[in-house]
Amino acid sequence: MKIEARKIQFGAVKNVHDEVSTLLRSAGQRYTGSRRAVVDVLADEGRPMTLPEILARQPDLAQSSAYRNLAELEQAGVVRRIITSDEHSHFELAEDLTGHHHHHLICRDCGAVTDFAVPADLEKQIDRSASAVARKYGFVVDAHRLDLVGRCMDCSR
Amino acid sequence: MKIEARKIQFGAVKNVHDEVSTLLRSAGQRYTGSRRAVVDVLADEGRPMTLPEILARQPDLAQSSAYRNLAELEQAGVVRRIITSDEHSHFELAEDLTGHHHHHLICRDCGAVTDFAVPADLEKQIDRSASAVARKYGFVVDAHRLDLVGRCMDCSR
DNA sequence: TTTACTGCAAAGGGTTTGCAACATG
DNA sequence: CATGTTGCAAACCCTTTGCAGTAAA
Repeated sequence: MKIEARKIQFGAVKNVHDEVSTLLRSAGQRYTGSRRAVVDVLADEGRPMTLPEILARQPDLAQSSAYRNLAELEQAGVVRRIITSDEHSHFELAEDLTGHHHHHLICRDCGAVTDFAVPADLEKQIDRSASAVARKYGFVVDAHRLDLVGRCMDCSR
Repeated sequence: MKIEARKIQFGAVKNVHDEVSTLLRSAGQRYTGSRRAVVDVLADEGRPMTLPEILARQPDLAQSSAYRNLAELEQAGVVRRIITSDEHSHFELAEDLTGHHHHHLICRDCGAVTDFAVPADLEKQIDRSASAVARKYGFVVDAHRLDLVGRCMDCSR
């Protein structure tokens, strides 16, 4: 595995690595070069990416390792996996790391996933409804997901 | 293909068949016994089901036919496919047929999908935000999806 | 009687896994 | 050095597809 060093675009990236390192370590795992590379790409792009997209940025990373790393990172709460169709999953840094709670625009034609946010009061209302539903069904809610499905700008014209 | 007749629990089921028949016909397709069987199971259960669950109710239906039927029915707007994980998809009757707009509780342990509804004013707020986002991103919104992810009653104890 | 549909079995395709070699702490 | 990690290739598993036979309009 030969991973290229990567420009740090945002000062925050260093902190991300520190956080990830802590999270992995406390899960009894190592923050290796290839894991760092995966986190780098996701932090750098700042958008949900498929595995082929990730590999395109880190061609020396083995596919299986990338999947295994993403699985570990997901377990550790570093990465979030988004399954929207029967094609590739998308992966992004967990909201706890980026500090940005958001939702997804999902293009039904090309499968692209884009982040967006809604007003805080709508989030609050959603969480309130979630609590009510959880009580009613005896369901323990970890998170809510609000997606908009449709056609992205490129696919709608 | 030998499909058992199925008790009609709700008077509405007959109307569903009529609607489905019309929808399929206008798409140049036939409402065959096996398609009727699939619709029957979904209407009867009234919840998102996986293919194995559907086949358990209609053991004489070939797996490939069931998948093909579900794909056709989805195209015709009769069935909605829900992809929540990398395991089985879930299928349910489209909201246009049941008349009940709703959302999903998704159990991260067992994968079960359960329907629920939220107050109309929350739906309205979501749609309003959706319009705003769509304008901003040049995205054409077909539908919104609000899911609650967590653990179902069985899996949380 | 024409064309769509079905069933079987085989292929697809994203993801996971076994295993031997290799890094990391 | 003891264990977690990597890379390769093969296995997995849900889903789709090719094809010959069948049934719907």
